[in-house]
Amino acid sequence: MADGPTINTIAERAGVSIASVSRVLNGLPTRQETIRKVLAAAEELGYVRNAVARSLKSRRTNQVAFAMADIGNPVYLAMVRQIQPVLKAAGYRLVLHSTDAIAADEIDVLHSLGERYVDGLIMSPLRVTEAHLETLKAARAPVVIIGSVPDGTRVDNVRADSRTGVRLALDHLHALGRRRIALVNGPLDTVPGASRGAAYAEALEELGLPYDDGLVEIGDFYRADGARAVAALLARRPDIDALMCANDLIALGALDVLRAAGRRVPEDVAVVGMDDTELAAASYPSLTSVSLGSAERGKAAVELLLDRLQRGDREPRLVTVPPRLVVRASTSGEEPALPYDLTTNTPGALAGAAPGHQSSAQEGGAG
Amino acid sequence: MADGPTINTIAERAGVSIASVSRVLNGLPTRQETIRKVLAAAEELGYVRNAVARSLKSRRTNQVAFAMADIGNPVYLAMVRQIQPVLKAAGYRLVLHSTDAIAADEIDVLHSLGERYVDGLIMSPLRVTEAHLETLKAARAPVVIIGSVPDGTRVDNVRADSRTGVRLALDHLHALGRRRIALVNGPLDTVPGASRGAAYAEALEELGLPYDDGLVEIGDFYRADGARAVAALLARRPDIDALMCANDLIALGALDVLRAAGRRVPEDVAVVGMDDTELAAASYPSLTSVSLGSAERGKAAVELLLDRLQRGDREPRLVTVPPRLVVRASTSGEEPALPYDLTTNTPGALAGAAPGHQSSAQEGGAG
DNA sequence: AAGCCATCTGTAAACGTTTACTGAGTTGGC
DNA sequence: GCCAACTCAGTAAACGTTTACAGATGGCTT
Repeated sequence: MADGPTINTIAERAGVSIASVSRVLNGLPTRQETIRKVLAAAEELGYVRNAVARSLKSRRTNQVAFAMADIGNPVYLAMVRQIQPVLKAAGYRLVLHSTDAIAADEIDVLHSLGERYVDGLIMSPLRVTEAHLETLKAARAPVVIIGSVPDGTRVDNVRADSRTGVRLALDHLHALGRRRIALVNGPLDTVPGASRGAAYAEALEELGLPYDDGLVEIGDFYRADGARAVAALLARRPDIDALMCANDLIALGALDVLRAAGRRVPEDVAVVGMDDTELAAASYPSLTSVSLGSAERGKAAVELLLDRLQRGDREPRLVTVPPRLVVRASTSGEEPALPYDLTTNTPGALAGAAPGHQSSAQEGGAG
Repeated sequence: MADGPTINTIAERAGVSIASVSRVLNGLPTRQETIRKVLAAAEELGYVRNAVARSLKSRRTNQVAFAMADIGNPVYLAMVRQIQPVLKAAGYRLVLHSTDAIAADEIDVLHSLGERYVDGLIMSPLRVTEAHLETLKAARAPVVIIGSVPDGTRVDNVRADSRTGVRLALDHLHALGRRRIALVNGPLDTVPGASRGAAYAEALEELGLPYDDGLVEIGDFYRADGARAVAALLARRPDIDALMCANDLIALGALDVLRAAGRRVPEDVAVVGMDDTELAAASYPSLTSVSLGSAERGKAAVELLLDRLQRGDREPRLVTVPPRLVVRASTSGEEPALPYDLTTNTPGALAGAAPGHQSSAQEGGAG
């Protein structure tokens, strides 16, 4: 792995100055003969432009960072899936940070923008503290925040609307005749937990249903927490006829416990999840879920960022992505039609002619 | 966003030379008084060290890239989940590339190592062509390949053993008394497709079962392909009693179609998936699946890479991760015990005292 | 034929660090 | 009290680019 060639090496080889080499490589007007010599030399030497030196001089890295709480969370992954191709098309690389929802880590990331290893940042913090806002104000590169931020904060911002989302779900359950609707929520000191709790209370009121503390159970956002919470709920209020779950994982835990308890879904208890992750369509019964538009939020965020990288001076914008209720069997009782046509068999499939993008696994026979 | 301070600014402010500033910031021996002055100035100015300039001089970026075929694929995500924290702990940032399994893109990534924007690369190519190997040989930074690579290739390599994996699955099905075991495979020109096809044929032979072309169906690696393939299989061979699916998504499609056709799983047809993604545990019936150890492979890869970054001269290593059969209801008929204890309700959960790491969703009430 | 202009190329500085080298000042040995 | 040795700090070069500026060359115009 000997040291690679630089423009100096090329300049020598081609018998020109490094300025000429640079000009040719950047497509600036140059005499044909010079272009030919430089390109020939570069080709022979297998020259590749050093991105670090280039960044130092040009003050751009063509890298963008995305910081999320948990890299294993399907919600963030839906965002990454949108963000990556857009960045790639615009000539940027994607740097990933997983902060484990630790505020100090998030602030570190903001602070490290001063290192100038990226041109911009998309961040999705779980909680937004004063310290976040302070650091944000002093950030040395454009930032887009996915999630709520106090009004008046001068930053590009993309929000979901889980208030309306919860409302959609409760309206749906109410229309189905459900009247004892429990809430299985996550921790109240997280942004989603707090707002979903409040939205639940509000929606009940508007529907003319009484708010009952006994119908609310709080745990963390995982499947096991959902299972535990629902077991407790069933013991306390055996007559519940619907469950509003603060995310899909909680809802899956709920399905586990309901099945074990012999309750039919949705006949006895209807279940609604939230986030509409791919798990919702995979479960059985398939899960009605409120999509908060993770994909759309990711897309909006990256677009805001790219736009700002072009025009750093424009006013900050706020984009709110509307929620959408995706009805499946856990409330309707009917499995949705399979999302594909069985009659059309892939032509030539037996010949192995499939175009073969994405396969689901890497591997290697042991030999 | 005015230009940030540099060591020059600090040097002026502190009344010392830039060399002293650099020494202080790097912890090299310096007089107390100087240290104090420099740190004070740095603090006041909110100095953050420029990573690009530092990289240029030191010839290391503290970045590592991971290139995968498809960022949406749970198999790669399982790897990323392992890789990211290890890198972070070692002081490296993670750069993600999604190549859409396009060979040219993969080769581009290898080639771009010459830009020196990362110190090393972990790559998981779907197909390995001559061109890959050529470029690999000339790569300007350490590379670890996840997936098969021809014997003798001088590169750190992590492999799954899908051959043994398929074997485990077929042994299991055979032991359950199944004799007409179909294969739903992916494209034969991918590494996984090819080797799973071969392993299926081999395993049948060792089990003394006849190989029958009519029992093999090929599509792509998605749920819809699985559904289509199984519909065709059922039409052609109504008497099949087991399905070996080349990945979990295909298996989910299979479950859809079997259910629609009124076949009971596993009584009439047993189903085995592959990769043991989180979808396998979420489906109903839950899916027996062959784990190829994606997480372990990710971990092994990043460890190989970090090791090589320390000692560039050591011999290339090969790590093979053994497969594991995870038996669930789609073959055994019994839902596995819930992986959590329902009796222990989270203490204090109602008080919202949960530590609240990872929540499943970002959001923001519309106001 | 002189002067001008256009076109191209080379020189050198700059981006923000790290670090080899040198020299100044201090300490200590004898 | 002189010289050696040591400690610390400053100067300057280097990392590999881009680019402002100036110089060179040649073709036109007049």
